[in-house]
Amino acid sequence: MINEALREIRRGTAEIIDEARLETLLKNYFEKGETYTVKAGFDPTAPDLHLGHTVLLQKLSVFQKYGGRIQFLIGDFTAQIGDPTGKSETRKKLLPAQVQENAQSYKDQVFKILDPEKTTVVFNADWLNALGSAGILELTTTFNVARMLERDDFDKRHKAGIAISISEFLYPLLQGYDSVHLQSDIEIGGTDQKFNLLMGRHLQRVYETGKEQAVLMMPILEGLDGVQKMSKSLGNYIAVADAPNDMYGKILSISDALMWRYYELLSAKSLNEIDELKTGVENGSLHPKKVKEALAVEITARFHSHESAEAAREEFERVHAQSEMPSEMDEFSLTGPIWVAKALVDCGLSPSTSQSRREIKQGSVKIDQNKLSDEQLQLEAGEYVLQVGKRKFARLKVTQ
RNA sequence: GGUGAGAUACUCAAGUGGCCAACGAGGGCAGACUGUAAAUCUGCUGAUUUUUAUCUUCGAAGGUUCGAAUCCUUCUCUCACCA
Repeated sequence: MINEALREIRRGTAEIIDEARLETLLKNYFEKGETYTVKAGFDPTAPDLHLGHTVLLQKLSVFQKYGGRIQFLIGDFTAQIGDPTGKSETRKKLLPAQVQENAQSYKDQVFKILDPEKTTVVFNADWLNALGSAGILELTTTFNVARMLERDDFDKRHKAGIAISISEFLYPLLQGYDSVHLQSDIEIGGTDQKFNLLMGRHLQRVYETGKEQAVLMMPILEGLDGVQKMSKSLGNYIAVADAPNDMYGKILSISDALMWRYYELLSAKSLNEIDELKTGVENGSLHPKKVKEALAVEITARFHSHESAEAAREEFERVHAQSEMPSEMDEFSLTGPIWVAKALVDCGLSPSTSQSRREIKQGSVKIDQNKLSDEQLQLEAGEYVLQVGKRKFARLKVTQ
């Protein structure tokens, strides 16, 4: 029993620090029914969760199965600094109302995976504001610049001559202090969070809390391109809030190699089941597309419903495999006669008439399934189905 | 505080008076092909029904010039070295 739990917890992890402590916590749960706390921090500036975030959530839900109480931390205070990880950009200060709104949006999305009964949502401004300048000052004495600069991205930026703001040094310290305040037993995060996660251990020791959190790091999920991490700013993401059709289509577009990665990190299928699928594909008894379809349906169903996932699959087959028209598309009504390039812009299929003309020249524009070659075409009154490329459609009604 | 270097399109990056709407790479979009929105190959990638044209754009504002991304002045920001 405990071994099975450990195996599920280890699945897909990049690194676990202090496994002994993890085992002790589980042992206490299985033998004495003692629960423990698992902390995970999220930034309130980006309430649009994507599948990359759900890797952590998936893992948190595993902990919930084995006695973990989740401390779902919303970093409303630290968001004022901005985690130095990755690109540095100046953050805008969020108004309390916005934070509340974003937090609510988090809850809506997160509880599709997590059990709300075993989750506590906390805001770090609650205790970090109370820390005061004396408290901050004390916090800064626990660490030094040389060690701070050991952090990989600080080091890179320092050497590359890219600005590092002093406030950014505070970020890891404050995140670590959260663990002190919350008395966390375990903290989980992405591998890019290693430095910050270890800071939690360091500060728990310095502040003599009597425990040092175990740290579990999940790998960063690759985005649709399979190379860069999934992120909204790179545009290679699948949002939790994506419509079923989009979500399904995006998952189906990933490469075969990446599919296995997604299986490991996102699927609720057991490791044994996944191994069977792999063997099937390798010996040719299973078509890779079928396996990918199964993944796409599973993930889509998780955030929507099984019915809408199945509907998305059928829709996809119809539109892409058999190149028929989608059953639903946006409808527009315009007064005519209207130049076709302009109509494409008005229907949101093209950003400018110049772009429309280029697309017509390339033969990517279709009207009622027929390729359009005359870029001067005026649309008279009537109903048309406009199409740009394979997947942008609009139904247009032209009135006199 | 001093000295020097730099800021070019979504990103990186070339361009040092007219051949510049601006090389190249990445990204994005499209076409062909395919089990797929994958891979590969090819084209396009500031705007505008003047399309062998016009207008806007090379950190900001002025200036020199027939003509400025390019020269000058001031400003803003970034970095490096020195203090």
